[in-house]
Amino acid sequence: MSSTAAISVRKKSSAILHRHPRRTREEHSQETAQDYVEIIADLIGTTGEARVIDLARRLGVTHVTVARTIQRLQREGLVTNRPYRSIFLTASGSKLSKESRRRHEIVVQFLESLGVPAHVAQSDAEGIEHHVSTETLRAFVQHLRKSKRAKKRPPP
Amino acid sequence: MSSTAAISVRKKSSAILHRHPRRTREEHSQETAQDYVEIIADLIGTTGEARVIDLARRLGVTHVTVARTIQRLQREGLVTNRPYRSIFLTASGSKLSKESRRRHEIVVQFLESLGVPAHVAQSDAEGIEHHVSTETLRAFVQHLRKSKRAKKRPPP
DNA sequence: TTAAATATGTAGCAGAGGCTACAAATTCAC
DNA sequence: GTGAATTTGTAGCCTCTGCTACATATTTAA
Repeated sequence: MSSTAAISVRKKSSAILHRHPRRTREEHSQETAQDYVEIIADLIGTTGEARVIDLARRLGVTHVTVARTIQRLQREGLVTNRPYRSIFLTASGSKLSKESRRRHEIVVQFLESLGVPAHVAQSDAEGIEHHVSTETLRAFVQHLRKSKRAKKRPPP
Repeated sequence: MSSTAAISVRKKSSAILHRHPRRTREEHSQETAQDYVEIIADLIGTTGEARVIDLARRLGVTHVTVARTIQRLQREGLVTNRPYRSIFLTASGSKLSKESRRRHEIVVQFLESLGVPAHVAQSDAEGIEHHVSTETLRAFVQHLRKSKRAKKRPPP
């Protein structure tokens, strides 16, 4: 076959939508970090301390996985942990846990305000909270305020 | 120190909330699969074919990463791909792409209906769509219907 | 037609996050 | 205090998703 009468009409088509900034691995591990500090804060609040085994049970993974992740979080300055001792949050870890907690609560309440059953809202929020921008979070808060107002003062 | 007067009061504290079913690695790779088939369908629709390089540009990763992932998707029966040829969706890949597309559209429209700017809605939807259960998706659709009705017939 | 540009493939490395198996430390109960 | 149970650590394996460097195939343009 002649090369000019090629079958494939391979267009160049470089710049189309390009809508993905692509959440990279760093974003993934940042999500993990948030989950961890959130749970650690919760454990300290409810049981007095956070142990590797507790995290493992919460997360449904083995203690080995948790231990390795805790090492990483320690490298990143979010937690402190000495061998055979419990886990503590650093100042920045504590800050992150509070932010994550707030974000989580807002997402849960927002979903519930839409009529999503509580347990589903909880579980969906786990995943959603890491992908909600500040703009969207603000929109959630506004919607929450509106629906609370509507509840207090039913339409005449 | 005597062993009875222990300092640490290590409680047992096994079963607390346990709210994480924990999105495992499979879920992660399922998200990747959805992103890929969605983009492949879009590329085929807009440019006529899907090439590794196009996917790489869309995703902001190298062609090597894409090529390896395409191999996996081929193993999983979602796409077909021969060396130096373009990528096609199988029946199940096409089905998945349509479902993902629908889900994506709903999330975007829902966010926009809350007043989130279009580009933010697009970008947030990328992440959120993978974590929305069918219940929550249904709630989104209902809310959309309601807000569309409200727009057509403004309150007296 | 042939050379350059582009696209694809392959080899090999890294980090995150899974696992099992086994060793060692700590805590608990007697 | 001592032994059993529990917790933590270590070694070593896996997959997925990133990368660079380099080789090869295909397209494109002169």
